Amino acid sequence: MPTEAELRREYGVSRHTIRQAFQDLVAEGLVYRVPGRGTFVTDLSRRGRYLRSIGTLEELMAWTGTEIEVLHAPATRMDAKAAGRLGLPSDEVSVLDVRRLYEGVPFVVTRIYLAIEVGDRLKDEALPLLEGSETVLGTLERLVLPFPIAGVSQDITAAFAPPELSTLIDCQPGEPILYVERIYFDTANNPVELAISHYNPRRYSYHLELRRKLP
Amino acid sequence: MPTEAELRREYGVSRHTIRQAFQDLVAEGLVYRVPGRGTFVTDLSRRGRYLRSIGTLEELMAWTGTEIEVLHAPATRMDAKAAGRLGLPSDEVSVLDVRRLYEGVPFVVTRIYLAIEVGDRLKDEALPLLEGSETVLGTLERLVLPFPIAGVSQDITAAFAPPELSTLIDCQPGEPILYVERIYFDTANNPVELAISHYNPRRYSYHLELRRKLP
DNA sequence: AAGTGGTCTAGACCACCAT
DNA sequence: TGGTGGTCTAGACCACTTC
Repeated sequence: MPTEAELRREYGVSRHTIRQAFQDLVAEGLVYRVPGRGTFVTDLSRRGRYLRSIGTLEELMAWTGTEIEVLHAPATRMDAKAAGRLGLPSDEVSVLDVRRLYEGVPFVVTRIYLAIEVGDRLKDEALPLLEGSETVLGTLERLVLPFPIAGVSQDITAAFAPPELSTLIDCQPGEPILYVERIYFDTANNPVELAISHYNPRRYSYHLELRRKLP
Repeated sequence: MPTEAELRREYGVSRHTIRQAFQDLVAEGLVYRVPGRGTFVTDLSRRGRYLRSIGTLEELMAWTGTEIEVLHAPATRMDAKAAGRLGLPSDEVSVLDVRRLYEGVPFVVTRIYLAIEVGDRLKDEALPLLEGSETVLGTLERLVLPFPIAGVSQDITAAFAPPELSTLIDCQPGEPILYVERIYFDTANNPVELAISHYNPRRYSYHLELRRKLP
C-alpha cells in the first residue's frame, strides 16, 4: 500500500491524520503494518468463508443475508431473573420470540427480554419493520432507544436441545445445541436487551476473529 | 478520572501521549469517555463473574489462574487436513495434547497442531517451561517464533462429547460439549498454531465482551 | 544511506456539556 | 462561559529494513 509520506503528499493532510486512518484499517483487520517495511493488505482468501464473523459489535448487529421471523410479538410477563439482569425495578419484562433463517432455513431461535416501555413501543411502532433482514436491536436503536448501543456481554456454551424449541430449528430433543446469552448496553452503561439464543450447530457455528489492538 | 489537562500538568507529557494511553484503556474496556463530560472507569460489578472473559487476543493468551498439563509431548504425525490449514508443504505436522485445570479440576482438553520445526523446538527447548500457568502459544512466542502473534480466527460450536475425550474432562459420552477451533496468525499473516478444544460446559462457558471501537 | 512505520512535543479549532 | 474530549497541522527523533 502507499506509504504515509506518499498519502500525505497526495491528499495534503498531516501525517497524524494518515496514521489515524491506517489505525482504523488495522483495527478492522483489513491491513497490517511492519516497521521499516510498509503497509500491506490482509490476505482476503481467509475471509468470507463463513456465514458470518463477529469480532466487532457492528458485525454482531448486522445480520446481512438472513431473514428474521417474529414467532411471538412482545408481551408482558413476570420473570424475576430476566428483570434483574436488565436492572428493572419490578419483575415485569416484555418478551418476544424470533427465529432467524438463512436461505429460508431456520438455524436459531431467540427469546428477547426488554423493559416494558421499550417492548410496548417496539410492538406499537416498529413491529412491521422487523420482518426482513433487520435485527431487533438495530430497529430499537433507530426508532426507540434514547442512547446508542455501546457494547455487549456474551456467554456461549453447549446444552441439550430443549424439546419445545428443537423442532423450531430442526433438531432432535437431546441433541447438542449452541446456547448463547447476550446483554447489550448503551453508552450510558445501562442494560437494554437480554437475548437468549439456541443455535442448530449443524447449520451455524459462531465464528470470531480477534486481532491485536495496535500495529 | 483525571482530565487530559490534569494528567498533562502532572506528568509533563504532551496531550497526544495522554490520549494514546486513554485509547489503550478504552480498547481494553477499562474506561469509557464522553465528549464534554469526561472519562469514567467501567462498572466493575459486571466483571470478574466468569472464569475468564476474552474480548481481546491478549485475554485469550493469558489464562491466569489456571494450570496446564501436557498429556502428550509433541510428536510427528500425518494429517493432511491440519497441515493444509497450517499452510504446510507436506502432510506432516507436530501434534501435542494438553489439558487445562482450574483449582485442580480439568475443564478442557486441547489438541495442538504445529509445523514440524516449531513442534521440535518446543519439545527440545521449552517443554519443561510449559507446566504451570503458561499457554503453549505464549511459550512459543517468547522462545521459538520469529514473529509475534497478531490475530486468531475462532470457530465455536456444540457437539457430542467424544468417548475417548469425555473422561479427561469428566463428561459422559454423548453429553453436549463446547467445541472450539482456533488458528493463530503472526504479524506476517502466516498461520502458526491450530488448536482444537473440547470444553466441559458445566465447568466453563465462553464469555466474550465486545465494544464499539472508538468512544 | 534512504525510506519505513513508531513515538513524541506543541499548538490549534471544534462540538458538546456543564454551570 | 469555561471545561471536556475529538480532530487536525507541523515538526522532531528513533529503531528498523532495504538497497
